[in-house]
Amino acid sequence: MKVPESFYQSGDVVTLSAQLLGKHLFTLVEGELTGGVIVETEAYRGPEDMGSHAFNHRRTARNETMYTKGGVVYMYICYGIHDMLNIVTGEEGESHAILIRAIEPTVGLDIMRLRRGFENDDRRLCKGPGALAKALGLKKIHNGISLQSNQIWIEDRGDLIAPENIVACPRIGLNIEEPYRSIPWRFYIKGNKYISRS
DNA sequence: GCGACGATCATCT
DNA sequence: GATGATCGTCGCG
Repeated sequence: MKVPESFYQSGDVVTLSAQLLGKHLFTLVEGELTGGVIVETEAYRGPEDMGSHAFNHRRTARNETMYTKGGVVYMYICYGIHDMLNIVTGEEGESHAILIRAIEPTVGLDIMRLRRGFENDDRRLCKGPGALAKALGLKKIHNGISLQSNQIWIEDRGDLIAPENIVACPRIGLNIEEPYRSIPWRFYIKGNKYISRS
């Protein structure tokens, strides 16, 4: 059921970003199972991508995990507040990663409502990378964990998304120069109600 | 439903 | 010392 390690290590990070749509992401944190369908992703293609933490072969304590083999989790903190979930792809020594921006929650809704602090708006539960990580109980301490572990993993349940239902557009929130400012490396499922924005 | 804005701190210069 | 791969709230109408 788990997507095998080989999936994350073969193929281009941009292609893999689109292929993650429709797959199921789960976490088991503090004994609580939560998860849902991946509906929005962004590709970060180090080292040539100006939007990537690994741009120009930058390698620091923070982004060290980006250089490990594909199939592990890269977590970092943004704006001092929000934990971000990324999937490392490629071979050892490469530095590609996929930001998970939104999931459609399907499992552990009560726990996610509790973690998020409200219970009357499920559409917002996992809407945006910071919100999603919080709902899933993910923090920076999960940096470097394998997707073959029992804390976080991805399953392919055969829900293929037709190409015409995948939207590719520029990534969100990057204050960088062209062409990377506008390159269409954000992917989401057309018409889905759980994406961070249209 | 939407735009503006402040929160808040790890990380890098 | 400056800067975010963001979010929730507020004011509007």
